[in-house]
Amino acid sequence: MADMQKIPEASRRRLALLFALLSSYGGDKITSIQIQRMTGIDRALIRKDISLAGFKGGVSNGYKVQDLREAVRAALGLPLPDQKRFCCIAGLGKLGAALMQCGIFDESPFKIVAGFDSRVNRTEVLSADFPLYPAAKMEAVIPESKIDFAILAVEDDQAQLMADRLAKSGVKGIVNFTGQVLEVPEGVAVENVSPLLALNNIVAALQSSAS
Amino acid sequence: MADMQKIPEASRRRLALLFALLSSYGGDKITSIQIQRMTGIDRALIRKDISLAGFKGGVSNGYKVQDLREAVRAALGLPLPDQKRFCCIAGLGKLGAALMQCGIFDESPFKIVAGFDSRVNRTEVLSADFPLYPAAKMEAVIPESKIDFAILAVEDDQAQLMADRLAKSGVKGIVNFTGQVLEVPEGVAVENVSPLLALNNIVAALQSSAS
DNA sequence: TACTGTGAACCTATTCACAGCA
DNA sequence: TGCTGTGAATAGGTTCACAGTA
Repeated sequence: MADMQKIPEASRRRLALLFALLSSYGGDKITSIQIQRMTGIDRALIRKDISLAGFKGGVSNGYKVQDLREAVRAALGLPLPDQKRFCCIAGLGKLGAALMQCGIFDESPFKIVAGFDSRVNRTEVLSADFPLYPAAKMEAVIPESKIDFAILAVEDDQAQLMADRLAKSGVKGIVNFTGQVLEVPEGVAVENVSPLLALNNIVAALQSSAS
Repeated sequence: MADMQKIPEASRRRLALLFALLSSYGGDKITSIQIQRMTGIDRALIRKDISLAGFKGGVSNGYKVQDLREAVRAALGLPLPDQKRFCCIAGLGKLGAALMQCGIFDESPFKIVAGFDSRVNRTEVLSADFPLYPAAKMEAVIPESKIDFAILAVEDDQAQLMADRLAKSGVKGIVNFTGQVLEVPEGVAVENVSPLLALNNIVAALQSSAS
């Protein structure tokens, strides 16, 4: 946190991808050429990113995977596995319920500690290994449980309202599964993972490469 | 398709977001300042993007929402609602099953027409309003059903294998819900929507804005 | 030899600033 | 007046090319 230079946005996103890649990479060493093959990112740019992350440990035959992974983690300010960051799920419909049950953050520092839904019967019918609350309790539970992040999986027409309440309750980041574009206060980050937006991005990308 | 200039990647992504915003916007007119408020994107940049999309219909008191939306759609090469594009879901675990049941592409040109899982009991136990197949049928069903896009929701350790088979079967775009970074052939686009990657991106973004 | 690390060149994207217009 | 549209200025990102190294 202290040594952090400003890593530009574009580099940050590539480094986060690299971190994911390294986390599941089954080898001891890796070169920029191998990373290029796996990610499609130019190898010179990969080396620049790694250099931006402050890692100088590459030797002439590649990077040591564990060292590189740790350097990237530190440069991005990602928590260690034992520095738990608490999350909640807002919206326990089909998608929200599935996300809460399918162990999406297993083996990561993120931990889901609460679920919310405005329909009381959802919170009563479902079960999880963390408590489920009616949405009315959000403003109380979120600060109390030190929840910093939320997964938003409500219906589109409730999305902005819920985002407002999450932000007001102190949530600092929202993973947005809805199709709604969220307006949030400064200091709150949104990452859009709507499948429809993703597909539209894919279609647009394919069009423009097919000239 | 014919008139398409190369819209740069960054602009394309913002325009796709703008398209989503306009699709649910409940007004007749909109200005670049309002769009800035809702998306956080600088208003001058929004006007540049719109201009890049080839739309010159703005009058002194804003853009007509329907016209702008249609222009953005056309510029990105997105299909009209009646030009259906066929998709499949690969992986019918909790998440895949939820995605298939929760009407994620309702009111969009995308239509899910098949589901695949390597576990026969998943394809037999679940039901949907489209057929479910054992993964062994992928190579036959995908070309036959003219499937262009896939939602990948298998376990991480099967992700690369399934991506290979999807690409070999002719799929041109993959919405990747797994934590695995996918290596795909040229001409295949991947959009990563892993919740863990999304959260890591959020944490990294928050760090670097808190200097 | 096969890689990393990096300055310099190049290219792309963003912001500024203002003319034009309803 | 309050907006759009856009050339010019600036900032930022990417690629090149090569010295340095195990």
